[in-house]
Amino acid sequence: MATREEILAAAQRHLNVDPRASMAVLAAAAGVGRATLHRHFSSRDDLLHELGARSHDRWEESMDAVGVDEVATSRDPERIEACLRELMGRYLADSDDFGFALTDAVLTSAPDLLARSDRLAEREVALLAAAQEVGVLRDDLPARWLGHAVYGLLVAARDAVREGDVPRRDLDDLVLTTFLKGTSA
Amino acid sequence: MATREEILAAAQRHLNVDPRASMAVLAAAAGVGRATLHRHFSSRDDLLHELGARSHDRWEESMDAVGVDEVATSRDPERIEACLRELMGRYLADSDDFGFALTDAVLTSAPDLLARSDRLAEREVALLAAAQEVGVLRDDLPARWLGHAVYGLLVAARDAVREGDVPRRDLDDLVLTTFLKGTSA
DNA sequence: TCGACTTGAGACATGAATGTCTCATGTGAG
DNA sequence: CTCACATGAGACATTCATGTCTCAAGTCGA
Repeated sequence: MATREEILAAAQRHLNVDPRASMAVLAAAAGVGRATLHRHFSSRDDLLHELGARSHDRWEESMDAVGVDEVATSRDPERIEACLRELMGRYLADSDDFGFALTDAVLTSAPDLLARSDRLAEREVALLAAAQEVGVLRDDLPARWLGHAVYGLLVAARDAVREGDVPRRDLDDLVLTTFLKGTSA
Repeated sequence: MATREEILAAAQRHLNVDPRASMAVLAAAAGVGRATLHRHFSSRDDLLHELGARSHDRWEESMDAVGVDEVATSRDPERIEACLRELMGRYLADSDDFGFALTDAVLTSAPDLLARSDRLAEREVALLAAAQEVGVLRDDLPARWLGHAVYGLLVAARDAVREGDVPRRDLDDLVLTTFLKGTSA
């Protein structure tokens, strides 16, 4: 009946609402028996790990899609800026699906996911650093800080929408302009 | 031996490192028997709740200290801007002690804490809105979004320091300039 | 139709954390 | 010194999620 993919999708959806849902709850959410859930994922960690891997897949796909590495070495200000903008939009789209992953403890403790996260962040930081070198971004801030700032704004965006303070459709512009231009008049 | 205050302080310190520490661990961290911990706090929720209340106290104290309400109604651009800057510095100092509270699930589910959080956020948003009205902050962004952005940057700051990407002493300037001026060159 | 396979329901054992309770010990006030 | 009191250690009972297992029912293909 329910394929592994459908189960994962249901779990993903549900975890975005209740990040601490038990296996029983996740099974119910997927319309599947608890035993069946365990047939697909030997443990809860296993399931979370799989979802974590997929969120990293999305992160990587987003960076690949905009050609982060190539653009970073292009030294073309316009391409770099366009790349940054597109990347942010993709991140926001990704966080619609994987918002829970932004702050989930399990995902930030698995060593392999951590290692991968580091590698991906490194690619992102390379783009940010390149943006600084060609004058797209201020170069008086550590590139790694810029990475953290992006992340922080994603968390802010997720929460703002969750709490109904901002409509989803406004998010892209809101986050981008806040990140790039700040909030000063 | 260990007073209630000392226990709370130890728990606070420890939860900043391991937000999911058990009562047994927290008791050990406070150098106190598990039974004694329970004599002070009937349940883990009780302890967390107390810490949550204190983090709200700090938030409130910070806003009181800079006179948020009075400044917000002053319509004096310079005072408002100075107030914003000072407030951000205080928030960062607060998050040194209560960083874990920024994202802890227990604290964001207790109804009374939530209600209080709403009230405090409202005062903060009033200041942000005032800043917009007198031309200190851009008025093309929802004031509530500005509040979320502040929060997101606090999370970013906490993580950046945790991961060693930014020295603590640089945080104040980093966060402030990122928030106000953004990252564009 | 038959048979191999999958599924959901549920029983079961386990482990972790919680909260309660008792008791021997140690300390401080009088 | 002595007594009242708080403490730490630890035994217990309970709860909850987990992971395993079995079994009856259903499905799909031969």
